[in-house]
Amino acid sequence: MNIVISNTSDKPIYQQLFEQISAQIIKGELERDFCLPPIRTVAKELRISVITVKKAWEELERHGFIYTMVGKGCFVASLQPNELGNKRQELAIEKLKIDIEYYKGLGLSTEDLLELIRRNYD
Amino acid sequence: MNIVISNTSDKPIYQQLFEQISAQIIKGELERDFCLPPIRTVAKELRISVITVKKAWEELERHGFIYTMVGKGCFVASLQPNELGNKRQELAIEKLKIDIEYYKGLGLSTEDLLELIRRNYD
Amino acid sequence: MNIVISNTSDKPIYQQLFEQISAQIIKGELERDFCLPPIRTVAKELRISVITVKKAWEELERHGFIYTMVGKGCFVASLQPNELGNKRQELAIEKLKIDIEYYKGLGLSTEDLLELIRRNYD
Amino acid sequence: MNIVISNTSDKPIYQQLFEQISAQIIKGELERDFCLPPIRTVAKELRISVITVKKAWEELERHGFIYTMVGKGCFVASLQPNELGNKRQELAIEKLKIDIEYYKGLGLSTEDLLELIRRNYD
DNA sequence: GTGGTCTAGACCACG
DNA sequence: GTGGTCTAGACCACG
Repeated sequence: MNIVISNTSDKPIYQQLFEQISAQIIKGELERDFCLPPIRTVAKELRISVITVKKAWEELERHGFIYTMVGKGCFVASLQPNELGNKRQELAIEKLKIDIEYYKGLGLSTEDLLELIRRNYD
Repeated sequence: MNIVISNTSDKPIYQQLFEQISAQIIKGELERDFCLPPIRTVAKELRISVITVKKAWEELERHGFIYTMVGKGCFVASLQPNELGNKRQELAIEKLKIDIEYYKGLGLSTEDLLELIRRNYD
Repeated sequence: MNIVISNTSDKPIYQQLFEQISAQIIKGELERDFCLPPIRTVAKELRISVITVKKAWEELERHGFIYTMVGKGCFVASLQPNELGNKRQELAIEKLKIDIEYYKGLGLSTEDLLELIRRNYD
Repeated sequence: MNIVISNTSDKPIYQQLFEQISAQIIKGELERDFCLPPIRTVAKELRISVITVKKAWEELERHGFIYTMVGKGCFVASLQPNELGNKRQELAIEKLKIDIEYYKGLGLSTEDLLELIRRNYD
């Protein structure tokens, strides 16, 4: 589990945590039933508050990425490979719908947008 | 000049103003040297705070979309057609760089992303 | 808006808040677009923490009972009468499914259960 | 004696133990004076802590379902058939009183509630 | 030792 | 003045 927190970003810390961990689960870098470190340990290592970690964990659980066993810890959910793919698309499309509105609003056609992405994906 | 404000959106109102007006300028719907209505009028019509309108106008001026003549009002900048195209790309790319980071983080390849956009652009 | 908090109950405070307010909305005691008091005011009056109130409000928003306008306050959602009925059933059934498992486990038949309820509903 | 433990349920494990064993006694599936297996055996088989089993056993004894003979083990209490029926009602009513408060709070009438149960009892 | 809940503060963006 | 986020503590149930 590899987390990098940016304090200068305008993205809330709990959101950064959620995005990075969910991405690692989706990419299979965290195996099913892997036990996440205790929230207090994560908090201490990242030098953030326990409550911030808790908030991210709650969001992960609500999206079905992890499950909690009180007194034991939090674990990566047992998702089938195709479920992982679905989660990936779900998250991507959720954001895409909002983003596309913006680009459309600027007057970009589908082709304009596709071309810009090709040139900026690196 | 046509503005629609959503109070329930999580996008700040001044940001909504900025995006809609800059888009109209870029698309040529607002002609160069067009005199924007007084901020107090805009505020009253949209039932929002003058401070909010002022903030949006400042943002527009900072991006070179409008210029202020003290005591006379705010006017659409005199941009050449190619400059308008540049602005459009500038704004699009500015956001695109951030967005692409997210989709990359999810593990989407360029092709995955292009395909998703084709299917969701409507 | 009428809230009574029990500190001795084993039900979390935020859960008590959620149940009481959602019930009042479902029963039409709080009209649509009614502006809830600021969370800090609620916290002070009930002598509980702002964060506890916040947690209840988040749960209410997630269930579609209220919507937030940052900087303005939180408002009762505009639900149609039939939507209110649906919410009521939703919440009831959600709990009923768990409760019935328990009574079944004890060996009570449907009729046993119905009879017990008739005798204990008051 | 047949026990199934769910680690992901939000119901405490000792509570699950208590409910399942008391239900089996009430339904006559465990005969009077039947000797329960040693708590260490139960703990090992269910892969849970001895402390947890002990807690469930204490709860069973407090409710009069089992009795302990120090050094010999724990035994199913000698309950008359009518006493078993009473225990069943006792447990059911204890929970029912709390549950009914919730459904009442939602604005459900007795008839609404009875109807919902008929439709959801399976 | 683990997560669950709660407190009493703080600073911020937005309006 | 409003909600959004965050902190550094505390006590609790469960195991």
